[in-house]
Amino acid sequence: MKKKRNITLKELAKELGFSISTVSRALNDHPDISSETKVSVKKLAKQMHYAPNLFARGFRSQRSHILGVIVPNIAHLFTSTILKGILEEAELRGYRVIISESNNNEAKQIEMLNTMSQFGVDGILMSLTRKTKKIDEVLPILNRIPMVLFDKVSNKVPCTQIVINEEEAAFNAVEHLIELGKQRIAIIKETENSYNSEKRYAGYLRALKHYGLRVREKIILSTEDISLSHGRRLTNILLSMKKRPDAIFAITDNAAIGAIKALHKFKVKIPEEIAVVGFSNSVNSTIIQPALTTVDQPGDRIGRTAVKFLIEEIENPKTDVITKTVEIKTSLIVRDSSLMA
Amino acid sequence: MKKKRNITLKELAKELGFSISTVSRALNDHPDISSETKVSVKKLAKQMHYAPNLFARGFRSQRSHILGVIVPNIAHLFTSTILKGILEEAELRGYRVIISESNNNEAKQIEMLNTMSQFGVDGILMSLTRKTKKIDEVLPILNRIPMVLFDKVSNKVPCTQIVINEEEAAFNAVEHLIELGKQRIAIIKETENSYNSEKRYAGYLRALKHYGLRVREKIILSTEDISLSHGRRLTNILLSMKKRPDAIFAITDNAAIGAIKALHKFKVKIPEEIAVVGFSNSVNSTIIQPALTTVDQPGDRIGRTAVKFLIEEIENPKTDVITKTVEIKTSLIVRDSSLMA
DNA sequence: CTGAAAGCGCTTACAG
DNA sequence: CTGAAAGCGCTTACAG
Repeated sequence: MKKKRNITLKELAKELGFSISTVSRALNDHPDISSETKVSVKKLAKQMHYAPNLFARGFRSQRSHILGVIVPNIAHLFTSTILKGILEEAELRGYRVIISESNNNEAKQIEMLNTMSQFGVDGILMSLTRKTKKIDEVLPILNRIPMVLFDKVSNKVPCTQIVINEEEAAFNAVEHLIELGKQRIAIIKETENSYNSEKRYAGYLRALKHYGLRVREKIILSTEDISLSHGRRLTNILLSMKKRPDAIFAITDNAAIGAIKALHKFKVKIPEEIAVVGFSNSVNSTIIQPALTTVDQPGDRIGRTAVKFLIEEIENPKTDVITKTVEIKTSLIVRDSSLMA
Repeated sequence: MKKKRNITLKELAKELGFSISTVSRALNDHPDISSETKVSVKKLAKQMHYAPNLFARGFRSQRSHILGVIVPNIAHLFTSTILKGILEEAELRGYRVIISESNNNEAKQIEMLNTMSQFGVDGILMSLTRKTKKIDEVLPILNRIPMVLFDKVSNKVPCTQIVINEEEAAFNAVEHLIELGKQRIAIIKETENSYNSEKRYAGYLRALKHYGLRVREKIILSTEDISLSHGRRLTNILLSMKKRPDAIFAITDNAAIGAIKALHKFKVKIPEEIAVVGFSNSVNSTIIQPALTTVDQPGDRIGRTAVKFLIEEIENPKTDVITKTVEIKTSLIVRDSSLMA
């Protein structure tokens, strides 16, 4: 009973007394075919539950209509929200999506890239591993398959890149704190030079400069792993200083939540004594007390935009290499952690 | 420069002076081929960066080595954790994974099922939409393609089902509250008869019965949408009662967190006056104050197990219909919301 | 308006 | 041990 074979064009043709060619053309609405023929062919096709073998079609036409997606870790709400956008947009345009994880492992990333290419995907959407050094191994793939990077990108890879307006978002967040009257604004960022961390830091610096505030090296803290526990740890350091900051801008929500937990412990009033701003608008940011002011990153729009640009490239191949960077707008969500009465 | 064609068997054969057949067999380690030939063929293949066209291979062998996955909503941490398990296990076994969403829409679910089948996936992994009534439309697919259900399942679909030990997990959670000395234990569950809600409710009832506690209809509350806000709403109702419950078992973490927020508002001491237990071990459960006691569901194990059973069925097709239910063990994580000194 | 035939890249039963 | 040939299901240039 299992694996009952699907109906093929051949069977339809036999049943109808037409040739395979005619049946194929009728189903594809080829202008040469008479409308009577089309009607009768389509009727029988429906009746017999004919469904074209997409594998054969893809094989024949050298177009799989599959997009390959590679992300560091799928089990992240932000990542899966991007994937949701990718799935929706791809489906709308008649593409299917194969997803795989690099697990933040660069060798695995290259391997997946090769498998995808070998498999015959029409294009690749990728978010890079945390540290992607060996760009040279990515480049040869680019010659064969259109690629678009999103979220974790690198301008060393010459292709379209979809990101959020990291720098501007950080500027706005810090500006918000300044408008609140805060003067000594600490930042918690990443040690390594990730694209995202760098940009957010740049936005922080620009805001201070723009409003004429001094840059105080002592309250610029970095950590390898920008997590809740490290957010807490660094905040403890800030609290032990003779002159405490009056606000903390953490470049991720998790670190900001760690900061809030540390502030709770020392009974520091939020936001009166120290205000806190995060980045991501994760679910957690609404659970923590006080609710966290943060930057909302529209994951689904990132995904949809990436798909749009990729399909554009697939369907209108250019011979020239185009490197454009598309910035998706974010918005600051002000909540109790920075809301002064 | 784009779309440089891949090397084919034909080109390898021409280069080597062998026939295509021989080259194919040499690369696949066919026993008939001399080892010298194999060595030289493989060497050239490597040198020329030959990669088999998986599309052609799949087409020819009628095996795509692709698994189709259909979930209601990918942008859910629990779902994406299951997907992570699926991806890892599938990759380990040489399968690729196509993911799509049903958006909790039954018509879409059928459509995706048909697309997957048409596309030629070797098997399907599915988590059902919230209300799946038209099982008859799912059944014909089962005749053509092996399928395994996970998480949101239905015993009306005759195939392997991977679930967690819902009933037992709920029993353990309630038992834990009883051991704490709680006597009036409220439950917040779903109105509609979802598989998960029913089982958890059954476990709740069994625990009460086992320990000789009365079942009090008034503190058994249901809601259509088992969310944070409804958890809060129902808890307000519980607090307005003349005789309040001394514990709340919410069948999801979100509802439990809503309960905690309502308790905070009315300054009810947790867990002394009212203890709270949730279900899922979501990230939020550690962010809320007090940290929430909850049931940990190992998503990745669910995913891995589902893949194992599916591939087993693909590779050893049975003519008989086998409906087995596999229960993945969960564990109760006790935290401050039910921790009495 | 319709059909016969080639071919996408591979595997495999058949022949030697 | 190796090769010529068929065929998976489809599309499409060529011919009529």
